[in-house]
Amino acid sequence: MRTHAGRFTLMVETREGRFTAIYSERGLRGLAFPEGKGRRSEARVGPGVPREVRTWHKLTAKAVALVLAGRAVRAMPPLDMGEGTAFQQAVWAALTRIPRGRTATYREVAAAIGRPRSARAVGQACGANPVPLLVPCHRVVATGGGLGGFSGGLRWKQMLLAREGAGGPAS
DNA sequence: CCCTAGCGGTGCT
DNA sequence: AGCACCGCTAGGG
Repeated sequence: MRTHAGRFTLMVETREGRFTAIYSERGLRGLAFPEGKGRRSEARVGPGVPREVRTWHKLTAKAVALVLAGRAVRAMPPLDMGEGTAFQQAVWAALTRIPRGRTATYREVAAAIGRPRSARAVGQACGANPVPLLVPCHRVVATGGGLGGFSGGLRWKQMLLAREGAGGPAS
């Protein structure tokens, strides 16, 4: 079978910077935080992009804006997270069940997927989450009031939690 | 605050 | 099979 027949990279402009969204033919496959200062100007949605992907991208852009504003996300694009292991899939699915404005500890997420001693592995799986923000790994914190880690940088995690009103450890 | 030991999943050799 | 990573936790200075 053909490997990844289609792959499209589109940008999401926000006041906080430019996010990068990657799509397969099945849906949103990755979302990357803004990198260093605005480098080259980026691919805009051009004629090579299927209508379906454009539709998904609109949903992505809207969802990103809402999460950054700490507001409820109404609609999500389909997610293509099929690359993960069974354990990772279980963790990512559990993340989507953490309500906005609330947090769960790594330990609680581990328990929720039936692996109560795998808190550390949960952290690793969170770090491997290809679609941060929309799959809210920022809502997972350490036992005992610590923030835990965040692949996109702890500043982001802190900001996201503050904006959605989660009584963050340090807030 | 620090340090240490124990833990489980993943990826590389 | 072994081993060295890790967004962790619990316990003890």
